[in-house]
Amino acid sequence: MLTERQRLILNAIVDDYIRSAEPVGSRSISKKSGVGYSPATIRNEMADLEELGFLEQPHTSAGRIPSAKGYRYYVDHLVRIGEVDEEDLRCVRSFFARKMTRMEQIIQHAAMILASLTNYTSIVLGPEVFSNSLKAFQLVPLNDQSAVAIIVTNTGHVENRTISIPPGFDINELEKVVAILNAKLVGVPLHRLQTKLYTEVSEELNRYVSHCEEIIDTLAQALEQRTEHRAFTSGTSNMLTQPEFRDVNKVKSILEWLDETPALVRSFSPKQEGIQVRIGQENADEALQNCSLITATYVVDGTTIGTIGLLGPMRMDYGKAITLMDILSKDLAAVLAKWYN
Amino acid sequence: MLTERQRLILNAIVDDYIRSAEPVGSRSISKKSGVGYSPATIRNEMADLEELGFLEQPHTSAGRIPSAKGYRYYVDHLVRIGEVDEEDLRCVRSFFARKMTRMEQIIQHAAMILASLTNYTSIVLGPEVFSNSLKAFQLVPLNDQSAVAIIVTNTGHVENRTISIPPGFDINELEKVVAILNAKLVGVPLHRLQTKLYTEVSEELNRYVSHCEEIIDTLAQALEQRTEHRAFTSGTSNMLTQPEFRDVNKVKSILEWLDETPALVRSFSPKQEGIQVRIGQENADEALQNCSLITATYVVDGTTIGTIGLLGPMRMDYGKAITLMDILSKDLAAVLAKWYN
DNA sequence: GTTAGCACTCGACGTCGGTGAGTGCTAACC
DNA sequence: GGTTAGCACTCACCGACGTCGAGTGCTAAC
Repeated sequence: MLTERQRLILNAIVDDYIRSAEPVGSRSISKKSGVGYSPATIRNEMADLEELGFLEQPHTSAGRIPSAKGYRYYVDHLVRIGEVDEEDLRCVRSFFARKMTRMEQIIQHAAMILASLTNYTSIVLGPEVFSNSLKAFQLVPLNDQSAVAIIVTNTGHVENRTISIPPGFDINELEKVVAILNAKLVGVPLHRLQTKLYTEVSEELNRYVSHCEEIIDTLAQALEQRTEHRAFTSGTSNMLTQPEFRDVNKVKSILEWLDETPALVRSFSPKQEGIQVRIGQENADEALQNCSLITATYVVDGTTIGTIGLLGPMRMDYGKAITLMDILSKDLAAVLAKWYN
Repeated sequence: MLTERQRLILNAIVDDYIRSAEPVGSRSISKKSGVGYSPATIRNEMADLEELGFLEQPHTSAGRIPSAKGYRYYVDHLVRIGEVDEEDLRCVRSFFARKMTRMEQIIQHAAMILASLTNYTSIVLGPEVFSNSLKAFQLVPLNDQSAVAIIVTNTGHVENRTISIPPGFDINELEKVVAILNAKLVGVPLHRLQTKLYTEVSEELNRYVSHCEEIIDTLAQALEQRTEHRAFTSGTSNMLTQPEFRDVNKVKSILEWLDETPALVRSFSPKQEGIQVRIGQENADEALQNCSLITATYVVDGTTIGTIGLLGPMRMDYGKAITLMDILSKDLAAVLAKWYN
């Protein structure tokens, strides 16, 4: 619905504002190479764009800044994706060339790189293992009264819980328990473990092992405490370098939000595949009204298991951010796929 | 070396300044109950205290604020420890009454409570497992090419690595490998595992299993990547509520420091037992010159395995902070001791 | 449709005097 | 000799005021 010239001007304004963080005037747009119009013409178009809701004016005698709607249009239609800085690319590649032995570590480091290359704040949600299936189960006794229960999932994720052994339970029978549990439960999705424990495993176990009700109860209880999503953030302090957050009160609510894992998880959870950009008020969360959040999902063994996010001011370098996240999430998927096979 | 009256006045000034964050004048001290001197007398003493280096004056016509030396004296000689708010105590107790099944979780939550009760920033260094000994070893194959190696330590800590299985290695022999490793390595401290692998285990393994050099190499390599100290912070945003950090630039370096795990670990590492207070420049780290850091160690099974820290401005409520950390670290030790037995 | 010209707006910045909290010093008091 | 009242002095803070300049909207000419 915008004319070609309006798109050109909107694009120029957003680009300029992303760079400078200061209201853009008609003169500076006019001077740009590629724009062959005088300031007056630009002004007319800017007035129109403001009327249409794409631009805003902080006060009468200032230049224009993009509105949320303006950014949305920019992201949807104007932004150039795919142009990468050579240096950045080399940085990413050399990172993925390194050898790592823990999935969480890989993902965390990827997020750190993202934060340092973009100068925004990155957020990783730990792997969602809820829909994984059980690969192996182990019980390691620590002493007479407690043991460590270990669960390995099909994606190579390891969970552990310390449980207390019911008094009267013969510790030598643990092996039997483990064998039966493994026989019955391998391949079962984690979220069905509890039910299975009580239905199918219970009677089987009763046949061979005494005092087993208590241990089943204990295990079920330990499983109850589903691993809360762990969230890792990096580059939090980058938020403070943004001129729009020079005022402490503006950053405070954002940092509080970053501190608070549940809010973070909630905001991420309607996870759609691929890369998503939420601008300003599109974020449900009060604290993020002045921010933009870009999210990308990552995949192991065919299922989406987690999300990487990048948080910045609304005046974010969307082109660079989206491009980098695209590269990163694809490389990540490739590495994880190859690794897991 | 200070007279009783000087101590009284210094104490009053520090208390006042901790509360108000504003330079303290002679008049307000004089009005305090328990101080029976006129402003003029107080002024004389204040001038002396300043000459001795315990106080500072932001500018001529302002009141006095404590210097780092003043805080140090306050912490060493004046601060009242042990007075707890009933509400806080109830909060701590109710926390420890909850049932938890993961050690890390307990410690993290303890730190979160500390942060929310004090309104400062708390830092937890993940358990130092380097000196733990091996309790059990497991290998869980994920597919033909990779497996998860799991290590359980005597304190119930679980470590895991994904390793790739050398081509040509018979996957059915993994069990044998595990059995031999367990027979040979249980009880060995983690930091000696690598050496032991090559010396004692190697030849034994050679006798029963073919292609075992590669797997030993892989394992040794995985162990090489010693788990970096994980650090968890909570209450980061509390830093922003402190009036001394209303200026973004002042907080920035601190948040950067908090972001950067290695610096954090370094600063914590000369860990002495018990509670320690480092004020301002006593912190080696540049970023913390305007902060105070209180650290407390926690203990499982007789050995110190980690540290909890509390970071605030120099103008910190030392009494409350130290008291709470004392209670918390003791309760924590009690719970962990009972839990592990 | 485009552009030059011009009056107008309004935040940023520097200056300036008034205000008040707090000091140091001196001299009087107990 | 220690304590205190009195007083002149200092200096950050604050609101008022004027200047400056970037940027606008509008009009008229091209």
